[in-house]
Amino acid sequence: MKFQAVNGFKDILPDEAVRWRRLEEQARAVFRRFGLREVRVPILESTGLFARAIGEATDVVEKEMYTFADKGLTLRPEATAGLLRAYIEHGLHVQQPVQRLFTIGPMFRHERPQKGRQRQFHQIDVEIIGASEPGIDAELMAMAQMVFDELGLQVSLEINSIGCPQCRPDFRVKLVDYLSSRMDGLCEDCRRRVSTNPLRALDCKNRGCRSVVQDAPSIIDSLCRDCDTHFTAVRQHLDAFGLRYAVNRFMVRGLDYYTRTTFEFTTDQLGAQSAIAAGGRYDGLIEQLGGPAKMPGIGFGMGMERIVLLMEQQADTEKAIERADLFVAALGEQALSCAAPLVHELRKLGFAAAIDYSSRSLKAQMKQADRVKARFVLILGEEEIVRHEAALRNMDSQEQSAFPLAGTAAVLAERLAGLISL
RNA sequence: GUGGGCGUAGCUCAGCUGGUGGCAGCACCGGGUUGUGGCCUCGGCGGUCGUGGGUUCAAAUCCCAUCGCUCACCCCA
Repeated sequence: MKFQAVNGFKDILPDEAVRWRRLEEQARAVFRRFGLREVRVPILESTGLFARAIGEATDVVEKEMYTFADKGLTLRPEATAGLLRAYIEHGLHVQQPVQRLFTIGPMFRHERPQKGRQRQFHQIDVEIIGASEPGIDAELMAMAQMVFDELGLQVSLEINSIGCPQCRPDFRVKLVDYLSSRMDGLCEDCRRRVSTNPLRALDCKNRGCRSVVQDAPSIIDSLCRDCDTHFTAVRQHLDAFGLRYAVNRFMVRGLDYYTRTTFEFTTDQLGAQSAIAAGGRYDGLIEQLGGPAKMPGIGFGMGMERIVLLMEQQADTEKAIERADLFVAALGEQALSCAAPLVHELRKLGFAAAIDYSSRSLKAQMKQADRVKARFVLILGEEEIVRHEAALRNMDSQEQSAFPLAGTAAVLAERLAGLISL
């Protein structure tokens, strides 16, 4: 019986973990400049929270959640709901009128896995709660762009406004009217959508649907005065920040809670999965979840798997190298009993020191030293023990010098430290 | 949930129309260098050919089933 990882769940092995760490560190570095603070929330929440936040009728809630039915609990399919729950539960709005938060971690959705889509996937999730000004929207996008820029990734930004509860219903009626008159040009799915979720027809990939939709009424033309003003201001801010973007009036969102600004960072280099970060404003959501009335918010999620895939195939040529500072090649019992405590002392001093306890041939140990990319090797054999003098080899320059074995392990370590930290 | 492709060594893969599993590459171990890495060279370790059934004198190869992986649809980060 051989066990293997569950379908859609992936191991991230050391070589790849290096890339993941770089992504996280880069994001954290940028977030700090924008005043974001980290929160860590559970990955398990009440099923009702997600149903309420994401929307009962969405695909995510309807068929993609990992739910423990008997316990009424669900593994989070996205991060915003849980984060807002924590915000509300702990009354964070009292501490500070505007909260800028981020969290990093796994999400779970029971979909069929494919390139760039796993059942356990990871997101870097950002939320700015308590501010409705358009400058906030633009700043959030500028921040995401900065993360991509500093990772050396080429991405495109698309934005749209999907209105608010004031203006969207009117648009919806207009759109349904239009689509109903062009039913024969729509695919089977979209015909169904006309009654269930007409906005979704706007971003259908089907050819026929696309041409029908080209002439459909535009949400942007149907925005109410406030939404229109907001959207215009967002664009002005984006221009002021020097961000390149395109308005995509066909972009809609899969989760019900979005209002006004929505945006996506996309790439064409990931097969079918083009969105690597996406989000938008959700001005009614916090109140809907039992939080303070009229509390606005906006946020986005970055798909870490997808970004890591991009890092693999873009620019990212030079690998981060993890080098050992020193490898001690010990030959024989006596040498080992001298080498082991020495390595221990070096590690206490903060050095990455390695040792091979197997007492293999010097050649084999040198090979091992090379594999861990040791900068120095201390050769400690029987001869050296007798002479009280080991050999210290610089692996890059191939220079070798004598290292007197006088004193305790701690004393030797101090002296070695001086020699190898140059 | 639907459709396509693929399962041969730890990894990447040859193996055509059935006839004993590959001097295959990478990795790993060892020799050449009786105590000095990378490069080279020689050798070695390593496989229930995903699993079960069928056809056949003979199946990695053909047929059926099943499991797994993968890509795409749907949807989404």
